[in-house]
Amino acid sequence: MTSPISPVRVRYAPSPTGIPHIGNIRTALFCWVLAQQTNGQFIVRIEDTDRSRYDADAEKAIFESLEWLGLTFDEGPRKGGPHAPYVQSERQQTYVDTALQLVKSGHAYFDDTTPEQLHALRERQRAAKQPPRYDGRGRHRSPEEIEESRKEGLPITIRLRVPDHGSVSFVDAVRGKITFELKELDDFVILKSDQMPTYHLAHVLDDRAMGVTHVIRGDEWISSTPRHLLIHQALGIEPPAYVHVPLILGKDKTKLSKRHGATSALEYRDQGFLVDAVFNFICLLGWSPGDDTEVMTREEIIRRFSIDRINDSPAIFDVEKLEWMNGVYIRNMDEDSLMTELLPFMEREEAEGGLPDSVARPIDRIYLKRLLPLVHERLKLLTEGTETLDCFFADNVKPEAEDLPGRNMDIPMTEQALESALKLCKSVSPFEPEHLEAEYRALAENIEMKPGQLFSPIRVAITGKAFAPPLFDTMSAIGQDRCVERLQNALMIIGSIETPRPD
RNA sequence: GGCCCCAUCGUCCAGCGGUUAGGACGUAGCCCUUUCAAGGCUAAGACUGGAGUUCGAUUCUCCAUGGGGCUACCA
Repeated sequence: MTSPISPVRVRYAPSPTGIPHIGNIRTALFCWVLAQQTNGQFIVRIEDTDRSRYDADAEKAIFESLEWLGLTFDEGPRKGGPHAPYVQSERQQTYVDTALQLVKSGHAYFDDTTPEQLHALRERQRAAKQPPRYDGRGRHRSPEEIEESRKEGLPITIRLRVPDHGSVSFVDAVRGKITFELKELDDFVILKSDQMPTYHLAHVLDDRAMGVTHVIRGDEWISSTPRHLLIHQALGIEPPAYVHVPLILGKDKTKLSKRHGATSALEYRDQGFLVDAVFNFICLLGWSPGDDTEVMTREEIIRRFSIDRINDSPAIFDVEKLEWMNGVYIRNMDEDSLMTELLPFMEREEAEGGLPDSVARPIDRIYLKRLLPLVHERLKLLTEGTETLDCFFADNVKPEAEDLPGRNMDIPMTEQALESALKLCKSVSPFEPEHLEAEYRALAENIEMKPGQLFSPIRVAITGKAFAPPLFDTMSAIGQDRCVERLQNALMIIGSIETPRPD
């Protein structure tokens, strides 16, 4: 338990330009947890100042991700709040006004350098092995010259006048003091020629206006933090606390991208991961409670979370461990909850990973409930419900001939096992697991086979696969008639390889 | 190239001057067992390198190396 801290106001400020990936969503999660812990507010703000890259689907995915993970927000789009609007494109006037004000106060200036000129400048610098950097030429443009350019329809931006000397530093909550030399910075754009602000200006203003106390964001923002500090200075305001969290990398240690497979939280949902497992797992990427506890409830995470236990170094996303954790969560679930989680996956269309379309929807809940104890502890993913249970629902099953013989069994032996099994299956009663087991064990002894040898072909015949839940529970659930049919069918299959037809 | 950040088993985390360097996933073996899981036990497996500081460095400092990020009128 960390010492009580005053309520934080934190925000998740995604840009609707792409589906939020795990790393991005983790910062949202940290924010949310901190807000819960301190009884503060979690704010969501859409940073859509780049109109050319706006993607409505991305915006949809942002809210869907938050909703799925249960990251409820106190203020934000669609929800409102005392500082609405929470969409930057709707706050444009503030940015323009402030940029103008900064020009007036001498902290910023108009620049009419065209993109082509900028490009040429960089080319020259590159050729001369100089670092590409804006050379501050706009500082020397007179108001008349700017006005002239404006009349000609040239694009005008506003740039912040960065001091040539000195340095700026800040204390990052996870990394400590970080210092930058001002001579490394050029005069950067704060208002674009389309009258929209850059990220730098917009987020500083909004965070200020919204009373944000802690800016929690990815590592990649460290380099531009001096710019943000400079804007605060120019405005004469105090910066918030900065918390730069390490990146999450893919298996190959590079920034997470599509080629790493699933990168968005939503994809994990669709793959059959439980939200609590994903929540738990993501929290542990870059944070730990300090002891060896790994499986924690949301409440426990909220209780134990603390900024100063956030890691310095980037983490690699390891799906295998997530799968393990998901299995832990599944095993900890009661059967009713498991059924609720499983049903949507099983009732999807066959092509989407559901049970065969021939199985009537809605599927028989009473029957499914009887089946769950057999597969419960075997599941790692919700999507596996279909493959482990389809043999219980399907009318028949089509085992591969080569799967039928068990270890150290030849064809005749397999055939003998199946024949005896079939005979017994027709007559045995009651068709209950304990009774079946007793009878079949006796059978094994009679025909001088090891139980495992006898059971193996039966299992494949009944379920169509070599791996399945305990055999006699399975047979009992499937029912005597279908078992008989399937054993007969298996006998036909094994018979067909024994006497291969010419050609 | 410049600037900034980072560096403990393959991976995720412990460690915050003195430890047989701990746990988890994964891997291997064994046990359990009608298969597969689950469970239990065991094993292999790490302090990037070099200088300092110190009685003593995984831990503090510096350098090197490696990785990452930024270097846009993108965020």
